[in-house]
Amino acid sequence: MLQVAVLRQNREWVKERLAVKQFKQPELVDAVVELDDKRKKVQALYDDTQSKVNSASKDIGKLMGQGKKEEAEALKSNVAGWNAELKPLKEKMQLLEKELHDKLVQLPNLPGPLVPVGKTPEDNVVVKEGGEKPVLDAAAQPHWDLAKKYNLIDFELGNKITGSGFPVYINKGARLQRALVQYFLDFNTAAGYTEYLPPFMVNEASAYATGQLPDKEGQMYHATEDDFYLIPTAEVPVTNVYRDTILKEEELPLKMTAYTPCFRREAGSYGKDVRGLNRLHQFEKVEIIQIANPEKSYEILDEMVAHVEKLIQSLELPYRILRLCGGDMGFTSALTYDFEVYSTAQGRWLEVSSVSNFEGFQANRLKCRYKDGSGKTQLVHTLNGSSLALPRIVASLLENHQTAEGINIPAALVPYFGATEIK
RNA sequence: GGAGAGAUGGCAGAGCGGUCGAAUGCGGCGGUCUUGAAAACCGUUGACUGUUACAGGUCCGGGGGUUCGAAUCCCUCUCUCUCCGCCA
Repeated sequence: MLQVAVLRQNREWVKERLAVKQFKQPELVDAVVELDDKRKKVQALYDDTQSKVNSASKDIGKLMGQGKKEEAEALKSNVAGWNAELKPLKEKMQLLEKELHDKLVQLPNLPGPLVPVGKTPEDNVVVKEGGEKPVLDAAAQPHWDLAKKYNLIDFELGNKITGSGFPVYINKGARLQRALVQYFLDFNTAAGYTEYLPPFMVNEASAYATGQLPDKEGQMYHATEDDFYLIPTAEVPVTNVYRDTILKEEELPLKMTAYTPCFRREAGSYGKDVRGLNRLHQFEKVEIIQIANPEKSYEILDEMVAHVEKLIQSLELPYRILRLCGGDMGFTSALTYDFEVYSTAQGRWLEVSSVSNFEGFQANRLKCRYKDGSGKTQLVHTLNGSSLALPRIVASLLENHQTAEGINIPAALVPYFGATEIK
């Protein structure tokens, strides 16, 4: 959520920035500021009247103590009058606040200066390409066939147990999942991230604080009996560790990592996008999260991008890094880099990580602040990224490292997987 | 699932319906003392809103009510803890 003060200071600039994000309702910015003006006026009047009530009430107390009943009674009738005025003022104030809030939450985060202008994924900028695309022979297979051939993943079994998008990993396939999770976590903790194992369901307050509610209500599974949401990413529970917190400047940056399964309803997806491991309702992911001093957050974003890149390189996969254009970015992000690995047999790029700086947008809802050098309380910046999401990594590993004899396991993973290949 | 207790400042923990944003202790910060540190002593130490700055307003789990006045009384919701039952 953006800060009203920011809108107030730079209305036109805010609208320009929102336009980069392809936001179509710049009038909301004006509406918010105007509602805030109104709110302030009503509030001032309310506070004034309340002040009179407060001091009169104190006087009544004193008069009663002195036994001056008639004077006290006179004051009481004054207060009754003021109280009658307060009631509609309060209602008006609450109405204005609600209206303001409803509009404010519709405004996406402002894109940073590096964000390319554009509408669709085609407008994203490839900032780097690395690794080597293997040349596969004609008999090479897509990962869903390889998964079947080596009995790694059973999609149909998942259909029976739960439904589509809930694959069952078996034998070496299950082992590979475990190896990847363990490897990723070790890689992250070695870089100074503190490991967490958070709840996989969160309450409404947490989902709201990181921006899943109300924006993406339909994307999460909702356990209505207890009003819990299954997490769509570890970002939700882990970022909420620091909800309603005022940190000391020297505590920053806070670096956290967590493995969790992720649950996404993915309503409306279909076709080749959901084939095999491309898009699932439940998948494994290791996430990295940082809470940072605003002055350092872009440095940190670069650091996180470099970190994820090293991890992908260690898996010996062809990859590229994209800087997302305004139209393709997430609602809460100020700058996002996507990592894609190449799915050679499918001939397409698959997103495996998305590293973003949210600046103060999440922190504002989280109420996560820090005290700066001068003792002022300010919003922190939050950042996160996948490090990494498993299914598409697995898809790419299987496809790119396949040979006629089997599937080669990259050296970095061998100690975790316990073998150099899958046969 | 059954029975009971509770929710107050970073933590612990007081708080007759008015003088309570809230005692006290711990912690934090500043200082005195000290070669330095510890101890001791002195001072200071919540958030939000608002104003050029003062002032003012709000917040004692959430919401509602009684009252001139509520942390204190009533209703309600949520959560936590203890005991019993069940159970990985």
